[in-house]
Amino acid sequence: MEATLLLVDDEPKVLDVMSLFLKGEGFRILTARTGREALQMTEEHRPDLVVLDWMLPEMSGLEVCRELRKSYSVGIIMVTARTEEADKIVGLEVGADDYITKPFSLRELAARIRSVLRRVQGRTEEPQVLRRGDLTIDEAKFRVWKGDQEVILTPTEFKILVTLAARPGTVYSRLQLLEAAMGESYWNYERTIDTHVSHLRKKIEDDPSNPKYIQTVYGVGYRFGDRL
Amino acid sequence: MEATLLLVDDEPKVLDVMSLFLKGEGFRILTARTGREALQMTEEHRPDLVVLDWMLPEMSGLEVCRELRKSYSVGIIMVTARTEEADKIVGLEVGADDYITKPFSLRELAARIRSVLRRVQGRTEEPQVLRRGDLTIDEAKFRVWKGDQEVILTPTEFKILVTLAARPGTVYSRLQLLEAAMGESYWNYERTIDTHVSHLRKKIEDDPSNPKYIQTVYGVGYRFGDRL
DNA sequence: GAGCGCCTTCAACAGTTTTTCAAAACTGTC
DNA sequence: GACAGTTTTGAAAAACTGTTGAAGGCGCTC
Repeated sequence: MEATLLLVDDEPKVLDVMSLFLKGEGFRILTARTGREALQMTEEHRPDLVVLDWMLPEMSGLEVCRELRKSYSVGIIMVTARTEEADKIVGLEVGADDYITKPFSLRELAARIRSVLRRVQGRTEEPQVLRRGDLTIDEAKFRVWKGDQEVILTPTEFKILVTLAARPGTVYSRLQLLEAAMGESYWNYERTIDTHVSHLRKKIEDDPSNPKYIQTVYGVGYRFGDRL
Repeated sequence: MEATLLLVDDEPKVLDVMSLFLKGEGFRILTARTGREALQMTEEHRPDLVVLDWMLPEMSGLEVCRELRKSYSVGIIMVTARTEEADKIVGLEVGADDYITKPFSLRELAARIRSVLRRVQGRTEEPQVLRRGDLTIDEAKFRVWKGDQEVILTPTEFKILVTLAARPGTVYSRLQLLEAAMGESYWNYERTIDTHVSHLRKKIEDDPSNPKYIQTVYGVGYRFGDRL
């Protein structure tokens, strides 16, 4: 659920600073230095949102914006140094989703990016309550009950459980579970999952050595039992 | 169920562009160029929401906003030219429902208008007094009692409390709470929330180190206890 | 308009909880 | 039985939270 951003600016230094910060905020980052490159990158990688400098060599940000709007439903944030009224009006007509004027703080940029992404992506599906056997898993409340007894899970345990319980019977590899639990930028030892599963079983299974909820598929991964 | 908007700006061109677009989005549109005119139009036509430029001749947007708040329960979106002014507005308890900085996109404006309308229209229906355990929270009066003892909260503390108490059990991330407390364009340090929560707990919890109202969910955020 | 006080932000630090990792013990498969 | 994959354990590392105090902004009062 990590969003991909395309940053477009002709100054390498600006790109560097923005990339670094936004990566730290959990976004996947692409960069381009010219309008042409921006269009090409958009075609190839389909980012969720483009941060577009107004002043670009060759093709102005304005033109790039128009082009993007023609062919893609990507979010666009224009970065501009000018504040004159004329620009505002033109800007309004071009169809960017938001504007930000230099100088701006990186935090503000991140905030606006999130705000536009929310709007562009529309509402995410509502979290629900899963019932599996005598387990109740409430995604919105981040809570789990076994019968009427609440079970306290750590964030990672919770995510693994939700992932598995969402599709009983489906086998997930350790890599898939790692991704589900940590996001895609995991760099971890796959076997860490084993440890989490072990802890989970202790908390939710009647008999952890003979699990009915989280079952091992030898040589493949884990699955949530579908006969409870 | 078409909503009526009153657009207030001293520049005819801006009014034109906005009117055109917003009509296309299905709103009924009124316009005014001065604060005085805005107040008069409001009195006569009772719009659902006013989009108010900060910089107006004669009477500033700020004053107009205060006047509107005195007599009407209309939604208000302030339009400001600079981020510094936006800061001010947040700091000030002006009473606008949202604010947007120039240059902005028409899409964003429309999105915010809808969002404010949703909120404003709910304003009359929703019960305004929340009772949770021995807490009484009066949203309309901005006051909170613990038992029959009034608790004095700051504006930010109050908004955080209301957000959490509105849905006991639901977990909110720090980002969501920031948003709820400061509006959509916040760009602050997430952990500022921790400080507010710490202050809140000192004021409303019997035992702040073992909170029953505002509970922390490790790695996720905070929630309002649902077993009081 | 200077001084005061309240509110908010933010960095630093300590204390806590969670996650990772490696080793050893164990189990399943052929 | 040999081999490969899995479970458990405990300790170190990392991540997260609570709290404090300082700094800055703003309104209010005198």
